Amino acid sequence: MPTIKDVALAAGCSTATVSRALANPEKVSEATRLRVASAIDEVGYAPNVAARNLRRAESRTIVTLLPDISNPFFSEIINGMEEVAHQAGYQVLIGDCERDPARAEAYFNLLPTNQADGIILLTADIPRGLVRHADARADAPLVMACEFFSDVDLPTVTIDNYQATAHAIEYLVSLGHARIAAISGPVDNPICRERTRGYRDALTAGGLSSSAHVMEGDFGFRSGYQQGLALLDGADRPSAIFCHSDEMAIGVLKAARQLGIRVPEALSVVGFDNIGFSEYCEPELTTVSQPRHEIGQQAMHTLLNLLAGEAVVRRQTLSTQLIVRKSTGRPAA
Amino acid sequence: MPTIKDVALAAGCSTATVSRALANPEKVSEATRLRVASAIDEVGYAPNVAARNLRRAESRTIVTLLPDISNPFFSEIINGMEEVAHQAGYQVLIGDCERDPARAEAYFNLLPTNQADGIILLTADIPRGLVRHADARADAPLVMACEFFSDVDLPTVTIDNYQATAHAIEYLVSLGHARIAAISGPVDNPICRERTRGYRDALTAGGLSSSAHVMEGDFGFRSGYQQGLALLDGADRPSAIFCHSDEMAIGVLKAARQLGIRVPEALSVVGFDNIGFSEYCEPELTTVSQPRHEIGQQAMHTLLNLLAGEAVVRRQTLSTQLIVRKSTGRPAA
DNA sequence: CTGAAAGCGCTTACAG
DNA sequence: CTGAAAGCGCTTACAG
Repeated sequence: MPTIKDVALAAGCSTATVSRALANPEKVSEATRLRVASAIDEVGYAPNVAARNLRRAESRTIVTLLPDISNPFFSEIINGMEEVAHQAGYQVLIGDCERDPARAEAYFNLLPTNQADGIILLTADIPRGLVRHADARADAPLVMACEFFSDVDLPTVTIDNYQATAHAIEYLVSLGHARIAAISGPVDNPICRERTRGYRDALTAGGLSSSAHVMEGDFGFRSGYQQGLALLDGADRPSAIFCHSDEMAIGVLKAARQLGIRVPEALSVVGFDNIGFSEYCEPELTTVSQPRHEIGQQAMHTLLNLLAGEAVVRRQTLSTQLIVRKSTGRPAA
Repeated sequence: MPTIKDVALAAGCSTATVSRALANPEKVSEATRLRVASAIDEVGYAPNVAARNLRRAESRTIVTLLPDISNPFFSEIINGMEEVAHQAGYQVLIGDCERDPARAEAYFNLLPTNQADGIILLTADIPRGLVRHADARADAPLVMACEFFSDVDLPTVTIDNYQATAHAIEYLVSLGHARIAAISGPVDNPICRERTRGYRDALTAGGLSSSAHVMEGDFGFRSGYQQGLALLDGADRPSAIFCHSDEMAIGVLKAARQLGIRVPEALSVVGFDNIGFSEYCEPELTTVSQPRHEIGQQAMHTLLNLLAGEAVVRRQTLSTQLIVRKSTGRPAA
């Protein structure tokens, strides 16, 4: 591979000048710039980024940690992050943690080894010690998106989970539902707690506090299906179920079908996230939409600003939207 | 950050010895190894990987290029790749190309700039010039998985698309279907051509060649829905539709529902890929399952072997399975 | 088994 | 506007 030396030779200048022509073209004369450009073409030069990174003590790589890459919820967030990152000359490394602390640790280890300049966490399911330790070093910024820690204070980009949930529940109450159950994500997850608070408060506000009934799931299809069966198989079943993810809501739809319970006639179901599939299930799902692309963009902007030493808003709250489709309606008389 | 010099100082040896203790512990005495180990702990040393990579002229990074990260089909393949890569000390950079040649080019550019050691392509939708150029340089290996090029000969890990499709069609024929349509992915995609060949040949073998009817989709929900409507809205509609992806099959399910056509009573639908969702749609989808995890593992193994200068099998064909669920049945009498 | 030294390919004060 | 030189943090023949 040709190096910067070859270019300097071909252009009849020093390597310093070639380097400047590339990084600070305004510091180089027009004529030199042109000679360097054609020399680069001539020898087929591409800068060795490892060498540049070593010299500049940066990697231009941002890691984003996900709980599960197979969840389509994250793809649009990643697109938003990449858009901003690429534009700033950074690349993003996607780290799938799969609830495995060893995996998370391996990704955090990219920081001290100079392979990553910062991390965006899309999950709170990370060993707290890792986060605290990395945060304390303070030479590599950490940003949280979608989720948050209750006990570590990182710059965060989220929606208002409390409000979004309360709004969905109010909608169900307004339809006339009096028995509204919920299937939560992991109950120790802070966003699930927020949602459950919103759920309870909205029920109370509607005079329905005694109907509160929360089951725990894990955001996946299967847990929605299983908890749906449990919820619907009993004697006095709910007339509506609010789920913390679309996948779980779709699992509930399957459970209802299996038990011969018609949606929305005999059961209303609300999901969360508005994944692509929510428009193609039967019936189409009413769900809470998060501005995923924007969450990704903002999170990356925040991280890059931190890297640039600029001040950032520590809590950004983006707005959600309740998308009413066909899985909700008035309860049977 | 402490460097190898700090460790050498603390251990009372040279940096060369520290380096060896890390990379080739067997070349260092027990006592030294121990002193180095505790010195590393003491000073909190983590090697600067950019420096190491520069020196070794490698990046220990493999890029994988996808057509669309939001398609859950790829996640299990990625898991397989990461498993093998991490074990060998490599990391995987996921490149979402989104049918944008500029994106693909940016990822290919990681090769000459020493940011990646090789690329695994999970899509054939890449400007041919890029691939040819990268392949010609021959210092960074390219491996193809799932798809393949008809005109560039890369080591490839695939299934037998012809056979898998023929088998699915034979199954529909054996059920008694005489009008079997298909919704293909992009028709210029080699795997879609293979599948269409398998489809036609199986129809011919069943004495049904005149029923062949192929519509073009793009693998996504929406195109399946639209082509499904087109196929089902006419006078003499098919009694079965074979789709090149589960998402399109699920789109067809929606189209049928909308037209009041019952599945499987009045229409049989077969998908391809066995994504998680195929078990949660209504009805559960009959589909062709690919060994996704294994495809990912094999593709990465192949690439790492190439990197190590070892000989590799240039075409690996893994087996598929027709998973019969509830979206297929005998046609109405 | 160990160390001195060169060098990987860049960038960047410094001097002119 | 340009160049000589130092140095980023490693690794690895080479010599002992």
